[in-house]
Amino acid sequence: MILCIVGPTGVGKTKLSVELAKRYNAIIVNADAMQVYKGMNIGTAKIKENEKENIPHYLFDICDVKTNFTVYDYQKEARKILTEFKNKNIIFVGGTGLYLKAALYNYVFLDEDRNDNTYDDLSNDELYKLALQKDSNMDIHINNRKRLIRFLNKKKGQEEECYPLYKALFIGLTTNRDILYDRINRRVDLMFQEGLEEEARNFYNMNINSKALSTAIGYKELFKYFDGEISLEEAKELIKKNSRHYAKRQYTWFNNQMDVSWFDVNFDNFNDTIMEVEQFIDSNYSD
RNA sequence: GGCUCCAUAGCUCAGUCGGUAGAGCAGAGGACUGAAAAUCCUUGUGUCGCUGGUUCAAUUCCCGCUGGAGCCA
Repeated sequence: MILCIVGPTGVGKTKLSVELAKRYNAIIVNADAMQVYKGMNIGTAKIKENEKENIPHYLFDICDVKTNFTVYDYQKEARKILTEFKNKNIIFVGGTGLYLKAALYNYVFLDEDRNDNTYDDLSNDELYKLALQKDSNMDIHINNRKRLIRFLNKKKGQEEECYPLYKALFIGLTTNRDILYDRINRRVDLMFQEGLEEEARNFYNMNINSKALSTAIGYKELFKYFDGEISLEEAKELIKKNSRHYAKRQYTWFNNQMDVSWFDVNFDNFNDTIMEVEQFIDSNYSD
């Protein structure tokens, strides 16, 4: 069986994954875009060695921060694991919905589409017109430059209807917005206590400014602080705010792109939540 | 004690030469096929501090009150 534990940051996905893996003798596979990078630990809230409880964990720490790891790479790696462990129980955990969809649905990425023309000399307006010439049904917004460029780089225009290749159960953990935001804010403070600033400064001192570090929440803001653009306090507030925004976008994705069964987390008694989820899983695999 | 200024959306503030208001941020909703912790779109009714007066009409002008800031003593 394949389980996917999804939801916004800070609801306890990692904890649930370990409990379920023990119960179902499963392996755990990362579905988080930033936890694939080595050394980005505190800021990504990556599971610690001593929390893994001897459960095999895959796709964590698989590449260097300098690498440009993309959905395409994730799809390949995840499919390898799905093939290799097709007779085992697999639990995906993570908040990157697109990665899960790329792994489990018929998303098609072609090598020939990869040569990136950056279209630096064209304005948004010109890009938009070009895209419309390529396909008049194109509905990317004119301001979404990144996506217009990607669209223009595609050799083939048509995309197939999207359907699942694997039978997977999507389990979403949630809680009300106020509680979630409060947990996110507190968790950021905790990250600083655990040494987030040092972790980020190490990368900064090594002069690494990769895609991963310049997009990951918790690092990009601290880099601004190291550059003297903002104060430490401002960086901290920015990290909290960006995490809240991110959580909101995750809800939008999981609510609208996938068939997720949601469970309200009982933070005072997490065992209740575990039991509830287990009952749900058992009822889905009773046949 | 005297004088001046401020009081408008959760926050910071515009504004109305009198016809009951609008930005940024926060918040909310949405899109998503090679940067996805990314990128992008949509979304602003609030006793205009309180009380009274002038007026057809006051958040806007006037009296007073309350709270805050400053200057002079």
